[in-house]
Amino acid sequence: MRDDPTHLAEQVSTVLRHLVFLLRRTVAGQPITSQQYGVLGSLEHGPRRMTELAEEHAVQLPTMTVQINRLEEAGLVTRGSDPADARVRTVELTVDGRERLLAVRRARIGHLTRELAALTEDERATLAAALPVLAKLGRS
Amino acid sequence: MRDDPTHLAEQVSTVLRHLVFLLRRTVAGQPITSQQYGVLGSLEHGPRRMTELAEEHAVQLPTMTVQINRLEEAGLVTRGSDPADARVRTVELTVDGRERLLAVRRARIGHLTRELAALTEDERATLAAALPVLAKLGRS
DNA sequence: GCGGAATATTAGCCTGACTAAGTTAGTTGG
DNA sequence: CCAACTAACTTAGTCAGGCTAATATTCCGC
Repeated sequence: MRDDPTHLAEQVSTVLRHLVFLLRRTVAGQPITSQQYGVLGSLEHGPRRMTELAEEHAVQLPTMTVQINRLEEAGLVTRGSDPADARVRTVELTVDGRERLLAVRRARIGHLTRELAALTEDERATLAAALPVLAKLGRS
Repeated sequence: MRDDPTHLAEQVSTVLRHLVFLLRRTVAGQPITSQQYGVLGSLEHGPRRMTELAEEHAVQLPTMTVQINRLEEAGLVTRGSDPADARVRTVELTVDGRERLLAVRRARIGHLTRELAALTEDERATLAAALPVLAKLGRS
């Protein structure tokens, strides 16, 4: 019964709750919220339109509007317009925004890196093997 | 470099963000929020005091007060008093609360179970092996 | 060129987190 | 023994971040 789905589900559920917890604390005290960080990440490779951002973050458009408003006030992004379609607003990283994104990424990755470095090589290998499986969950 | 902590950290970070996402959606549409579910779970084995609950959920006391207020209004918990110390308020599951807890647990576990059942046996084994490692993260 | 579809924004509401301040009850020291 | 301190909660006020409904603007097909 070691691979019994129900039993496994209880364990996964417990571990995930623990990790959610961890993730929330990881970003505490940083200059932007985790949502804002996520949005900045979406802008890394060029301007995006509002609907794209909303879909990518599985959020309604009004919610994204508010997020972008805040990022714009903070000077991290700028709004533009699509020359081909005046209905479309584009959003783009400012120089400050790109710097902030990289700084936060370094901090976040650094945090996790330290925790992972404390594991044994075997444990890291086990973890690495499980990542594709975890990523698969929820795609159903 | 397959077990390079920095590289692994980036992947873990990405997968965790995905899973957080999944978790939030999993509970959507259920009769109580995931926070409320967590609190009910803490009460499963008997009455607890407010400070205990707040600490256990890493939340300030006022936040817990509000949560308990809602649960009490919903008839899922009752407040009592510690006969030995009149400053202390205790919180306890009602019969309804216990039923709700079990119902939600069944629903949540069921959801995950279905997703896990869709995996191969090998994938489940890989996942099971990684759980202890994941649980270890964040304990540092 | 008009009506319907697409794109955003604004407004209003909810949850859940926080801090600051207030209340009530125990504890301790002069 | 009572004044001051500490502990346990609650209340009030603020903020982020999510939602839906309503509104403006622009595009497109006929």
